[in-house]
Order: sequence, then structure tokens, then C-alpha cells
Amino acid sequence: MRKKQRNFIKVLAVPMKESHVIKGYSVYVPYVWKHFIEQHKHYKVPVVSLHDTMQMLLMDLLFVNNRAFFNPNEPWLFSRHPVDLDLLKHIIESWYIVHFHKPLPPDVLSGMEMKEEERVANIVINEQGTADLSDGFAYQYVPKIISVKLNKNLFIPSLGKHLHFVDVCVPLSQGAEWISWPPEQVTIRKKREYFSYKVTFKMQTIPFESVPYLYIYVSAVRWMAHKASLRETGATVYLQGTYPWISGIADVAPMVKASVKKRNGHLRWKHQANDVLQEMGYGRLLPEIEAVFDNPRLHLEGEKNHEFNTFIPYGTHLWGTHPIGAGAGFQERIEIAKAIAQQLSNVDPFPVCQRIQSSSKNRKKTQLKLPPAMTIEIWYSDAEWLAKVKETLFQSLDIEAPNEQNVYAYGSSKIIVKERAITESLDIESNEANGKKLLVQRIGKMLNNDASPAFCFFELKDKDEFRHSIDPKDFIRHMFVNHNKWTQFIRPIDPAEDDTTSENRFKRAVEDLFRQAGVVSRRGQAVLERHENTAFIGLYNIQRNKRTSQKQIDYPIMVQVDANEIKMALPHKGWMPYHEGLLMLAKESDRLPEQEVNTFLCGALQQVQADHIVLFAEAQNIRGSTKWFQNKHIHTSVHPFALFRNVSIVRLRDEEGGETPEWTVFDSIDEYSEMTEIASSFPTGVFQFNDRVFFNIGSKPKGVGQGINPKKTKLQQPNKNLPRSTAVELTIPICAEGQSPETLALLTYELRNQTSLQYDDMDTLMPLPLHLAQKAKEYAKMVL
DNA sequence: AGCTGCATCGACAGACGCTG
DNA sequence: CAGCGTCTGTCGATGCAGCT
Repeated sequence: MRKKQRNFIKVLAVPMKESHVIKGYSVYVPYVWKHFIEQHKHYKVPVVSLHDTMQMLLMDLLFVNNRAFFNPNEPWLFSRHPVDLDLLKHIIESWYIVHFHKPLPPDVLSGMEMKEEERVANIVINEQGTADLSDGFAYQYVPKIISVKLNKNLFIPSLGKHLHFVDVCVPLSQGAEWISWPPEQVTIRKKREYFSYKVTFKMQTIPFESVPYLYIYVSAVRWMAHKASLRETGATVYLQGTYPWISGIADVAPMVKASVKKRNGHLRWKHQANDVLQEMGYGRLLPEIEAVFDNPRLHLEGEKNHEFNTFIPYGTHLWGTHPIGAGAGFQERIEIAKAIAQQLSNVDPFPVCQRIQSSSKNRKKTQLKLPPAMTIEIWYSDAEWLAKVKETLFQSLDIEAPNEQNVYAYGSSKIIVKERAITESLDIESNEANGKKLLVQRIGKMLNNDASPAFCFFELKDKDEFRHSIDPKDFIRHMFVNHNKWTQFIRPIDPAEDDTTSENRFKRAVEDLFRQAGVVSRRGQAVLERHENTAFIGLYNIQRNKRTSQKQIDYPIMVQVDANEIKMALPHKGWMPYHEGLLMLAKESDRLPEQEVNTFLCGALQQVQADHIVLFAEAQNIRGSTKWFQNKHIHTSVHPFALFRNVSIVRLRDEEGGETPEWTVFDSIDEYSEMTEIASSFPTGVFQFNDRVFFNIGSKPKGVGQGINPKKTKLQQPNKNLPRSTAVELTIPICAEGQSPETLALLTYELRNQTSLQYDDMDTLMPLPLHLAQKAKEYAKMVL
């Protein structure tokens, strides 16, 4: 049976058409206090710690302004209700004593005042019709203020009940957050487990949209019910309880996020929060955090030993896995978002995006396009491993039987295979004084001044197994690059590994080696040949910091794919074949001054011979070095490459940092009018948002999201992983003559869809030239 | 104009859990 | 051998205001 195609998606984003006027109460930094803090420069007054403490103790605060000490026109604290100044002073004084072991001098806080105030967040629209907010703080406090006003008692039809949400006081930068409380309970393996639904709100602008949008994300928080131990040095927990100084609070108390730190193997509250409370005269209000981690279930079951219950959300920074699967159910996710959106607007405010269809069909090529000549060296220590690599290699090249000369033909390409034994031990204790030098010597000895270009497989243990010795991977790659050799590592044969996993491992390794030689999938080659006179170019800024590289690297590269060749351009070096570019990258990558970036890009573009050039760049990567790609600067006619008439530009923005919205799917516009969304799992395709912005949903690896019934709620399938398929936002500001944003959007998807040799059965997140550019990063200079 | 201290922000890393 | 999605924490770059 043919699967019915879903033709519409609805984006879970609410347009914020009106400017917001917020009435509240503000406290400004008193002059004496500001002066006092400044006098204490030598102390490094940890203002952040004070702010975190205040946010934790004064739940009513809408925000704490961390910059207030430097900006006398901005309020320090902003609250919906009048602030109890005596209490505030008491908190500050107690905090000071705990941190400095002496009392705050008298009168430092005497000038503290509270006043009623309005803040205005106006929507300003630039000449391109793109919205921005007049008040820079608005991106942070508007979501908070909107969320505070909403009714949090929501009826969720698929659950057949109401969910009650509580506000979570989070630091200003994290937007706004709700948690459903009491938590949901499920029984897994005869044990009771807990989770809550979580809603987060974020303000986002979208190019060429005259209004900002409030993105609504619905996810799940899985609470730890059994002993929790930290893998990392810190964690965030949720606190819920009654402060002694607050009376008559709502039926369900709000929550606060608080930080926990691990020092010398022991857990403690960050900012000495409990000591501050004790200093205030309330005793140790917060529970001993180590006891909470030992038995979190006590707190979830509401046993009242202390004023505050503490809940530990599961994260990968904790050891072990959680019996409940990640993610919220598809049904509830939509229903929760809808129940919220309906309060913000009378009509259904979610924008609807229609699918755009491509009519073109590709015929898969039968052969891969390889370089004319290729030498492949296999560096082995285990004969069985060597045989396995050869077998996999021959399979990929359709070679029936090995011959004695080890020279093979594939299409018009000549392939030479060489076997080379790893004769030196590369396992050198990390405490060996000259360890690194020794390593370089030994690798050099094996290479024996042979600088003939070759693609090399190298048998090497996993990183984990070099825990007590130096990991030679970077040294090998570096030395090999200097001898014109590309490296592909493959782990030794593991007897515990099952056959299919092992086969896949070797197959993917062979494919990744071919990728380094600039080989694309059969389907990818067909796509490129259909667009014969078009050059597809990915712009990518390689960034590495000092932790992973000798020095900081900030280096733009370009990767061009067309029907004939895959090329790379480097600053001051121009275009060269992709594989040569990789070697060059290892030697040349550096910091390129910002003002030289555009010279490089334009210079390289000038040498491109094609009827049509399509440039791809990832927003989060490129907008730092080329400001034009930022939302507020992106433009439909003025652009950095205006010299070239035949250029089209596609900017991609992915999910990182919550920059793309969630969505839901449905079949037809009739269903839309009846408001009957179908919570489905994973459609793919391109959906149009406005004239120049699209959302592209790519396919997932097979099996991700399988075995999930989208009609069932999380409560009905608690142990299933319910992934959130995200969309990539495509912005197409510039179209060459004869091109339209629609055709370019479809083209972009075509270049994501099964074009990578290694993933020829699924989509890559980025289109082929960008994908290859990102992959080149591994060759940028590294730590030695 | 250069320095200092604090704040924000983006990139990155590492982990799990699912997958091919 | 990899991918994506999701989470957390760390680091370095950058930006700002005030001081010298």
C-alpha cells in the first residue's frame, strides 16, 4: 500500500504582533552599594553568585539584570509584585557574610528604593521587512512575562485529563520554562518511575518576517527515582517548597533551578545557598544534597523532612540510563502547544507551510566516479584484519579476485593496492619523558621518506585503549600528511563483535576513505550531472580552539562540487582537488583576519567557471565571520558577492540552540480548517514558510522512530524513545537570473538526499558541498 | 588610548541511545 | 566506521563601562 503523503506542516510558533508593555516594580542598584562593589575590585566580588542566590530566594522576580552595575539606566531587579526591601537587604547582608566572613558595613544598602515602572518592547522592522525588538532585553523577558500570565491548567484530550504546569524560575538567559506537576507515574519493571512534561518558550526572528515569533517546545523531563551519581562536575536540580517569608502561595508552589557542584568527590550547593539561608536565621532549609542523590525517590514521593523537596532531572551527565525513554508523545506535544497558543490568540495562530514538489527524477549511476589513479596502502599488524580490509575494498570496487600485481581497473581509473606492515610499537606510556618525540621517530621510521601520495587504511586501537599511553592518532595523521598520505583508521578485529556490526564498520571505513578522495554516492553523481553547468559551493569557517589544536584556528574554506570534480579553495591558495585541499589544510590552516575573508571568498568565486553558482552556508557557522548572514543584515539585493551576476545564496539554520521550531503534520487543507492535526512521525520534504524561507525535513536513519505509535501517548509507551524530528530552515535571499527560491529550496534538499557516499541510504543534515566542507575539519591543524 | 573585570555568546566536547 | 538528537559543562572571544 502506498503511503499517503502529508502535504502541510504547521509550525509551533506564535507570531507576536503587538508590542508589549509590562508594568512591574523595579529596584535600581543603590549608589553606595555600587560604589562599595567597585571599591572591592581586589576581592573579585562574585556578583553572579549573589544574583543566582537572589533569583533562588525571591521567586517573584521577573528578571535580575546582570549588567545593572555598569548600566545605571537599567533596573537591577524587576518584579511583577512589590519587592519586600527589608527582606532583600537581609538576603544581601547574609550572602555577604557567608562569602566574605564579615558583616556588610552599615548604610551600604540604605539608598535602596523600589518604584513602579513600565518596560516597552517595541517591534521595529528594517527596510527588508525583518522584525527586531527595540529593547535588547526583550528576547529574554518577553517569553517570561507571557508565560507568567497564561493559564497553566490545560485539558489534554489524549490524556483524558488536565495537566497542571508550574513556573520554573530559570536564569534570564534561558527563556521561560514550565514543568507539569505533580509528575506522571509509570511502572516499568515493577518499579515506579516519574516524569513531567516540560514546556519552553523562546523568542526568535525569521528573515523577512515582520513579526517576531514565540517558539513553543514541548519535551519531557525524566526524574531520577534511584541513586544518582555524577559523571561530571556539576548538575542542575529543581527545588520546590515554601519559603518561610512567603505566605498564601498558590496551591502548587513554583520551582527553582539550583546548581550543584562536586568538589573533592563530595556534592554541595553552589553559591553556598544553604549557608546563606542559615545566616538569615531560617536554619538549613535545603536538604543535604548528597542524601538527595542517594535516594531521590523520597523527595518524589513527597516525604516532608524539610521545607524544600529536591528533584533530579535525568541527563547524560549522570551515570546509567533512565528506564523511561526520552521525549514527549506526539499527541500530547501538539495538544499542549495548542492549548497554550489558543490563549494567545483567538484563531489558530500556528503558521501553515505547504509542501513544494519536485518533478525531476534522477537515475542512479551504476558506477562511482573515482580519480584517474589511486594508490591505496593498507597498514596492518594483524593478518586477519588485513584480509578483512581487502575483502571489503574489493567488494566496493566490484573486484572479483585479487591479482598478483595488486593493480586493478575500475571504470577508467587505475587502482594500486599496497600492503604495509606496522613494524613499530606505537604504545608509549604517557609518563615517558620523550614519549611524543619517540612516537614521531617511530612513525617516521616506518614511512621511510616515502612521500608518494596514497590513501591509507591504518589499524589502530580505540581512543579508550590509550588511556594510560599517548593516543597516537593525531601524530600518525600529521606525519602521514607530511608524506602526502591520507589516513583512515579502523579498529582491530574484536572477537566480541557480531558479524553484521563488524561488516558495517569496515564498509563505512572504506566509504569514508573514498570520500576523502572526493567520491560521492551514485545518486549524488546523478544529481550533479543533471545540473551540468551549475557549481555548488559550500562556505565553511573552520574553527578550533586551543584545546584541540596547537593554536586557535579561524579559517574559511570553500568546497565546490559539480559533475566533473570536487574541489576545495583555501585562502591565498586558490582551488585544488578536494583531497589535495585536505593535505594543504593540515599545513596551512590558521587565523585569517576578518577583513581578508571577503577578499578570499570573492577571489575564489572569480575563478569559478559555471553558468550558475549556488552558495550554501550554515547560519550558526558563518554569521560570526560574515555578518551579512545574520537575520538583521540579510538582504535581497545588497550582498557581499554582488560582483557576480549568476550567484544564488542559500543560508541553512539547524536546530542548534533551539533556532528552528517544532512542527506538526497534516494531510489536507480541509483538515486544517477543522483543526484536526494528525500527529504523525517523520515526513520528509520542503515546506514553504514565506517567499524566501522554507523548512526542510530530512529523513532519519532507518529505525529511528520506528516502533513508535504516534497515536499513543507517552504514558502508553513510556519506555520508547520519542525523538523530535527537526527541520532545517532554508533562507534564500539571492536568486540568480532564471532561478526562484522554490527551485533552489528543492535543489538544496536534493543535495542532502542520499548524496554522501557513506550515507547513501539516508540524508545528511547539510547539502553535499557543506557536508564535505564540514568533514574537512578533521584535517585542520591539531594538537601535537 | 589602553587596561581591567565582568558579562554574554558561540563553539566545542563528551556522553548516551538510537540507528545503518 | 559513522550519523542524529539531546543533554551538560567548559573555554575563549568579544563587548562594555569605568579607570588611569
